[in-house]
Amino acid sequence: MQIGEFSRITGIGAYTLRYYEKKGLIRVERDPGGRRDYREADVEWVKFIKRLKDTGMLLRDIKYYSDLRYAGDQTMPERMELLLWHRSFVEEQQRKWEEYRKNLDDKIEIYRARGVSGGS
Amino acid sequence: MQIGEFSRITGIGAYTLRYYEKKGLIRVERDPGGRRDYREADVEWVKFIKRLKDTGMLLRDIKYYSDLRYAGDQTMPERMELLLWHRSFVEEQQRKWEEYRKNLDDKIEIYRARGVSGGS
DNA sequence: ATAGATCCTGGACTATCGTCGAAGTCAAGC
DNA sequence: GCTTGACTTCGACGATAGTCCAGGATCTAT
Repeated sequence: MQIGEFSRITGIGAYTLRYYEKKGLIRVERDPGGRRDYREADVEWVKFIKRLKDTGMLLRDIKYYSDLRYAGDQTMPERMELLLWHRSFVEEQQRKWEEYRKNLDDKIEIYRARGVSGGS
Repeated sequence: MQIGEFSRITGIGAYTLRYYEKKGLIRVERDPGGRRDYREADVEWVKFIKRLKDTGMLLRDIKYYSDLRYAGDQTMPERMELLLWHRSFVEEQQRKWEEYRKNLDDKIEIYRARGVSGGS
């Protein structure tokens, strides 16, 4: 499939897709006319990239995972390790947000105690 | 207190503190020699800024809150509203991270089911 | 064969958030 | 008085992650 359709399906702009390829995150074959020819399997892959990005992973780190993935099955232990490391990062973020929510609630409570209502 | 001490106390670099002032996030008086003279109360304020930043608020939005704060007590309802809005944002983030953690666990489980151990 | 849509590459531009350097100022200690 | 160190301003530079444009190629439908 071409970049336009792929972009619509994944929700990632064509400019960005080309940028990701340039950065080495995605590898795409070309059709005889020289155009990018995305596979069905690439959809899941870029959606995974999107999630990694959404959780604050830098493109350079995603590229590291990507390189392992394209290197084949024998890199699975390393990928697993990276995922475990990332999970601990995610848990760390969850703790951070939870603490922040509490902090914010305290602040809101202070306003409320002063009689501030907050409705516009 | 001067910028050096203030920087050490808050853990924010002097370059960054000047940048925040330039952006209008912090307002600081000058001593007779023209140097920044931070007050004790500014410590809590920049720590709050730090937390807003840590939770993904853009400097421009922090400036909006800052402007309200410097405008005086009558802006408390607006600040309250902003905090409530931000809390819902934080809750949204918490849902996102939770969902992502699950997703990651599924992925890890797939590796595990394939016998990949993940230890280096 | 030609129009119109879609795609190609390379490089320029943008936004956000700093980070730093140059040249000059100011206060304290010797 | 002079050195030292911390400070001042302003503007340049850098990383990260896109976003876009020009000029040309290619595909599809008529």
